[in-house]
Amino acid sequence: MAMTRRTATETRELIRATALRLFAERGYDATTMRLVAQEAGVAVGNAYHHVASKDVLVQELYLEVNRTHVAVARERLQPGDLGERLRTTWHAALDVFAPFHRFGAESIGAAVRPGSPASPFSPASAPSAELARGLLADVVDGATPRVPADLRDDLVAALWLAHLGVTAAWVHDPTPDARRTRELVDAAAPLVSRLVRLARLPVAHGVAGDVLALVGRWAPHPSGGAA
Amino acid sequence: MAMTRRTATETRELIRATALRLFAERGYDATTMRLVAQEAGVAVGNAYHHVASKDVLVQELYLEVNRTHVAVARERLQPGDLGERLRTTWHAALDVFAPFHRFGAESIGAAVRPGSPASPFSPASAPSAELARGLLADVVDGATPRVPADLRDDLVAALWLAHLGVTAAWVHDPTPDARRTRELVDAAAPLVSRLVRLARLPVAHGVAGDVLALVGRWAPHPSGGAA
DNA sequence: ACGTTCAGTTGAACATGTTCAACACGACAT
DNA sequence: ATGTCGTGTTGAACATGTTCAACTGAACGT
Repeated sequence: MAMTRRTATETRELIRATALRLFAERGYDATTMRLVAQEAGVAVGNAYHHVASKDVLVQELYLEVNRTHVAVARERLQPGDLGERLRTTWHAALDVFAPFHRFGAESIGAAVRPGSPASPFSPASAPSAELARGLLADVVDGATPRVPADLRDDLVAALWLAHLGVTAAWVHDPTPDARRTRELVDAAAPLVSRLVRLARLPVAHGVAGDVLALVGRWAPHPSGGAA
Repeated sequence: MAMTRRTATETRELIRATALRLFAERGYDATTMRLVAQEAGVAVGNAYHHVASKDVLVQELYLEVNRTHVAVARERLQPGDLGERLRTTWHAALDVFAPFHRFGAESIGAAVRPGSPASPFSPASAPSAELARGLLADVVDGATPRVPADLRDDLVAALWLAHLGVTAAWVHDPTPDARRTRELVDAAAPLVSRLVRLARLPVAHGVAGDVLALVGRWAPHPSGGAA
């Protein structure tokens, strides 16, 4: 009697929300597509009609986590030393990632396969990557000591790679509360600051520029910067 | 009448060889465990009795490829500049990897999942990693300019990470003959040389040591070095 | 001879990501 | 009313990695 049909967007959102909830509750492996469909009250085939693959749902989760990270980091960031700002940013990431550690360990595998939409370099994860790069650009721009203008873009690209590195370390980190990774961040962040300072000296500026240019050619640049 | 049974090692080797052949012929996805079993003339269950999982077979392939790489690189290496030696080493890697590009793109996904034995950091791939680190240690030790002794171990660890980076770039590189990755290598190798030279200056030695120490704490060291 | 043992072997069965041909039903023209 | 159309939906079917209980046969003690 009542209309049983839904609009495509509604169903898709229903599936997405269900999947994200289940991911958080039970991890990647235990979140079966059949379970997602059942919990969402749709047929398996229907889920696949609206969502291309399980990878896409992972992707949606990454995006949501990234959004939260950016929000939390922006709230905590204070003007000042670049190293300190990086430290804040990365600790914020670890705080936001925390509930998904089990998930990360289980699913990151799918996230690095080149064809897959979950690879950080793939076009499908461009939104997530762009979010992170935008945040890092702000971190750099609002920091003292001032970063040499000619290095700025490439530095942001390099920091994004470093961010991926921190994430990778976190995934492999079995210590409680990611203590090891936090130590890494605490040691690495001030080092970045020192390296930037070093890059202003004439002896080092050339090499620094070349290193960053190389990295920049291989990692995507932030497109917009801050709003 | 004749004995149909085989020793465990024989069967295992048969399965291993068949799998490696099929991997090279048809890539990762097309090499089904059922196909491996069939081509090896055993039952599926038997294959699993001798080989824990498909990942393990991938691992065996990695090991074989690594062995070849080390051999080829050792043959080509000439005494001289560190950058040039790195260039030789990495180009050798790309040459050896070449036939498996399709394979790499298909299977690397499984190679980065932390639990999986295929992760470069996992104990299961320690032999492969050790092989590569040993080679890089030789590259460093036989190079001029002489690398400061206190940096040597950590530098090798860092170069191993760089080697993983080169591999990752190669996996994602769609250009013919991995041209893009070769450009990366051609640019990165001399930079390493310059950085090492820079690290001898008093202004930079401190930071360089700290950076390498940080990397060294996070990447495994070579255990033995050259024979 | 006969039973026991045990390494090696078998194939069916299971779980899961994914595909597909068919179905349901509201809207809309006639 | 009736037929047509298209979006949303269904569940069975498929491929594949993996598991498991049962089987085989050679070796060996008695």
